[in-house]
Amino acid sequence: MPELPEVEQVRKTLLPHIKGKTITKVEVYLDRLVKHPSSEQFIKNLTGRTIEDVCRRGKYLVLKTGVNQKLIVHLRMTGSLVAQASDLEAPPYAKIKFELTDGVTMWFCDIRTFGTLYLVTDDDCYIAGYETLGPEPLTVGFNPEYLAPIAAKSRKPIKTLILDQTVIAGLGNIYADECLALAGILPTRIANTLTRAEIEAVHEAANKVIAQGIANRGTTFRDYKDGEGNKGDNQNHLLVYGRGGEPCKTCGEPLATTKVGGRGTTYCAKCQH
DNA sequence: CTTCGTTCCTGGAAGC
DNA sequence: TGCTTCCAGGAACGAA
Repeated sequence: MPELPEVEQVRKTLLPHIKGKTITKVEVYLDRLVKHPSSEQFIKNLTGRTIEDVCRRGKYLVLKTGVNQKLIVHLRMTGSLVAQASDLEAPPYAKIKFELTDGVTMWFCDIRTFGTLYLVTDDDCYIAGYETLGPEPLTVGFNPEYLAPIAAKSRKPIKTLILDQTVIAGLGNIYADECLALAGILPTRIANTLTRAEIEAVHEAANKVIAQGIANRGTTFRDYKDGEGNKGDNQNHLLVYGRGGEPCKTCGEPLATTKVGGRGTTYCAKCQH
């Protein structure tokens, strides 16, 4: 599922194919994916616009399509944005087609159709979840001094806390499990029981697993592909996610699985405390 | 206020 | 073999 490193990889691979190109035609095959405005207005207001830049905030892709207009896309579980030559046929599960100048077509595809798209202007459309995003990993705003008081006030499991996008923008189920494995902290630990040293370990581990995910061009478990349709490589470097029952890479004990906040969770009962 | 459960959706795996 | 059931999960939303 696309988390921060995957969305960043989509951004990077999409950028050279679509930046500076003009949207000549938009077709929406599944209206409910367009959350704002109506799909008719969405099509009308995007047609003729030029993609000035491709940015990312948390797990959201942000395409600047004018001084006061942005196309904001959340891929959720199985969404993808792929740029390819216009003479190629539609990829599987194509839901929205963006025809661009210079013979390029960008497709929004989605198997489970949880993805969401918004066309916003500065004074129109508040996206719940976007405005309230917390600091990004690997930025100065994300640091132990920021994280410690939040954890101290929370009675949630630490995994649930770091999955909260208002606390940290961009961690999903894969990188949350990886972060806690690297930090040596049990996912079920209640956030306010973590020591200062443990908070620092979580902070450092979050930065490391996100940086590694980006360096490995994202994690492809099943459906994730980047803006050029290629898979990532980080699935070959994971400590725990998807490895339940397999030996811990540190101690060799079989990795345990459980549910935390309704999410499948894998950890090492020997290495994580 | 915080925290928890439900909901959306499809394809693949597991179970009978 | 072939059918049915379950599960994966981000985040909005309603309920406690």
